[in-house]
Amino acid sequence: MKIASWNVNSLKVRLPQLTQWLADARPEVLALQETKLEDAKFPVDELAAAGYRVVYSGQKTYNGVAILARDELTDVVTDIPDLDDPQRRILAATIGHLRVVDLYVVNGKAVGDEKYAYKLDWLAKVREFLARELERHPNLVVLGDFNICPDDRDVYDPVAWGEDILCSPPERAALKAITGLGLHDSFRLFQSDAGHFSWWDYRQAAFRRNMGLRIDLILIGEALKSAATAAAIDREPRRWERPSDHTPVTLELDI
DNA sequence: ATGGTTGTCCCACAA
Repeated sequence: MKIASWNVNSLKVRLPQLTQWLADARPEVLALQETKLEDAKFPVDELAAAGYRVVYSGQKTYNGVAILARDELTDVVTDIPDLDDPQRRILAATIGHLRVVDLYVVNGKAVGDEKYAYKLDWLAKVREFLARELERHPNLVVLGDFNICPDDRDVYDPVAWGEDILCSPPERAALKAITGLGLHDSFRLFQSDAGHFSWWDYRQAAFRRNMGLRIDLILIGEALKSAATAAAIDREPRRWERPSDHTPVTLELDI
């Protein structure tokens, strides 16, 4: 089965690209970020017509997460116990034997900004939530827009980027604390080269010049590691008309 | 350092 994550940067604008990609890639599960839609405006019928059930936690203008699946989604969580947060950034659901947690990690704006402090606090509390999820659900998948480059291979120009936002040591340490729970960056189980990216800035023809970052990740629990058979980044939708600045990332699981 | 682009919403703000 194929599992995927895609930051669509407005589902209202990107619905045609989404339905096209679903028809092409046919994932069993797809986690979306930055839907930017109130729940009342979520395109339930359009996605049902495409063959998908949906759960979502949205808000107007900013943030918003959703999970699409061919099978039933149960045990849905939209908030974590120790984080009283109006921003809609986390969504968990059980699909068959899998527990899926969709994350839209805080961007943080700049190192030292108040949004950066919020990011690090958010990540610490999410880590605690994931530790508890992993106890209850060994078959855990944590995927989404992490807004952190795991290491320098995931940055087009690591020297120029330095320790700026998305690459600062505290952010990378926060990600390491999460993977340290026993969650593997599935892409790196199959590909160790630098230069594979999931996001390119809209400006400066960054996609054409492959000036990107790999910030969209699919983490899997130890119990799922032997079931993983392939991981990829599908750059095709980034070439389409009116693309998101992110492109889908995928993982094949033999379960 | 600044600016470049896109999305949302009405004018900056977020990314």
